Amino acid sequence: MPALPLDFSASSDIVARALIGVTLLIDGVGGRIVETEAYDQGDPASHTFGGPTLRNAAMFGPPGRVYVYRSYGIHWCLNLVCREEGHGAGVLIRAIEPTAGIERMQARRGLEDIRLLCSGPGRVGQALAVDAGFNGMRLDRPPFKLLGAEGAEPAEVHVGPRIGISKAADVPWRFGAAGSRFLSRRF
DNA sequence: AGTATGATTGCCT
DNA sequence: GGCAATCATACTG
Repeated sequence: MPALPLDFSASSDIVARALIGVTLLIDGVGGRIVETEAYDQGDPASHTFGGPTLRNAAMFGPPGRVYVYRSYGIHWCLNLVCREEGHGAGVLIRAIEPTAGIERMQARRGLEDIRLLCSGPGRVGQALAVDAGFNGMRLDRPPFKLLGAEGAEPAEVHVGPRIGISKAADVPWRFGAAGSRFLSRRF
């Protein structure tokens, strides 16, 4: 089976930073990751802060897999599990620069504007057709495909506080490709 | 078994 | 800028 272009056993902030520029595809649809956020157990903003539950079980599983959760009862958000098994760490995929399967993403989102297809975690979920069925799936097997940045690394990666959280809102665990027009928000 | 709460988005003023 | 939509999960009693 194909090796992942990234070591997911590293800590979530390291993985979140390294994911910027990496291409993520689900069933051949997706693009280049331009924005991520790191979460970890012991982090009051993380779903794993209170220890293992039914919902967050995937994040306590082995690294290199997927954790999917329902946000505000409306959106599906995609996370990549990292660190050692049992740790409860992961990276939220917040924005992608669309490069593959753009027509399918436009159909799923009901929009044409490329800039609005994947610029936000809920938008990424809808554009890539993520749902609860992906929870716990391995990233090194279909339908997932992860391709190393291979020279497509951004010249600079911005770092800042995470978005939409009420606790530990000052921790600088949001990462983004500098100058990208596909970020969910400016840094 | 009932209630409170979001790692958000899109539409309205 | 403000707020409603919408529901699975977690927490309370």
